[in-house]
Amino acid sequence: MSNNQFKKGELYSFITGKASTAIGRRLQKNFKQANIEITIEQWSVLYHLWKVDGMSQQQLCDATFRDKPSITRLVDNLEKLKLVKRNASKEDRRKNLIVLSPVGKELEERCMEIANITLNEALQGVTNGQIEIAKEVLQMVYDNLK
Amino acid sequence: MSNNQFKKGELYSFITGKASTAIGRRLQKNFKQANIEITIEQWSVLYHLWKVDGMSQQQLCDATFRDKPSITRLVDNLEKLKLVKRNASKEDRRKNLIVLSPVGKELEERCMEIANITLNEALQGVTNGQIEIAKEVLQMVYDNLK
DNA sequence: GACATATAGTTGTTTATGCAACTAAACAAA
DNA sequence: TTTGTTTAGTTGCATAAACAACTATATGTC
Repeated sequence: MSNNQFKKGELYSFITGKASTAIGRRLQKNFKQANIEITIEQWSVLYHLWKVDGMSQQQLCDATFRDKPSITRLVDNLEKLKLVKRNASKEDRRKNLIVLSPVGKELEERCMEIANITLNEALQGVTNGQIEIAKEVLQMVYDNLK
Repeated sequence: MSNNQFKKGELYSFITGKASTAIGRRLQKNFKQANIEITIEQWSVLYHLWKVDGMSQQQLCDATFRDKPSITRLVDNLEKLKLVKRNASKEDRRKNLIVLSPVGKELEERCMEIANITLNEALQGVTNGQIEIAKEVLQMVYDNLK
């Protein structure tokens, strides 16, 4: 690959990721309009718990690509909102298993509907083929750097 | 476009933008290794000042896709680091013109070299054609939501 | 000129990230 | 069993983002 493939202006937009910031802001706004008072960061944790309830904090770190302090504090805030609860693991007393409350479980359907709507807004006019390639590139970038 | 084009797992990674986060972290790390003690957010402001010195804070907001309080505080921190200075505009006394200090100017060459190296690390194995399509998709997402 | 409105920037609050230093439990080896 | 190491999670600190409320200057209209 050539060293000169990027003009400076292109470099900037690729690094700063303004598209994902824009999606995040729109999703947040759409949650708010639906009277769902959670942040997109909290959503990204709940998202994984809706798939597999009772994950440990370390598993949430791996799933969400966050470090341990970030997850500690996101779980703190989700607990304050009564959406999850920390249960000490009986097999390994170092572990907290994070379980959804009934209210936390109920949020899934509405949140996922809004997330799908948001994504369709974001991807208007983009073809499936283009999306596939964009996803591949982003995955390769991630793999190159992790 | 179909409403069902995204399986949930794909939706998540597209929204959360882990690739741009990974590039940002790597750039930060590469700055640190080169003993350049600025954050990537500070870099993204300097980047525009290197192109056009003396921009107003509002112009920096538009260029970096940040709101006004964010720019106020980034400029505060850049001033603390003696990399820029706020100069009151003589034509319009509401405006601060942000000008680079000599030290701020000197940083450009080393920073841009590191940014280019980081981007080449990130894009190993990705073809120019794929990059073009990824950039188009990200631009369309941004335009759809702004 | 006086008043309403728009623009530029600041401050306060809450939430989140990155890093380093820390505690506690589990495990492994002697 | 004692010692050392790894793993899980927490806490402190600095930086940053989003949002709302605010001040001050500029501008448009009557």
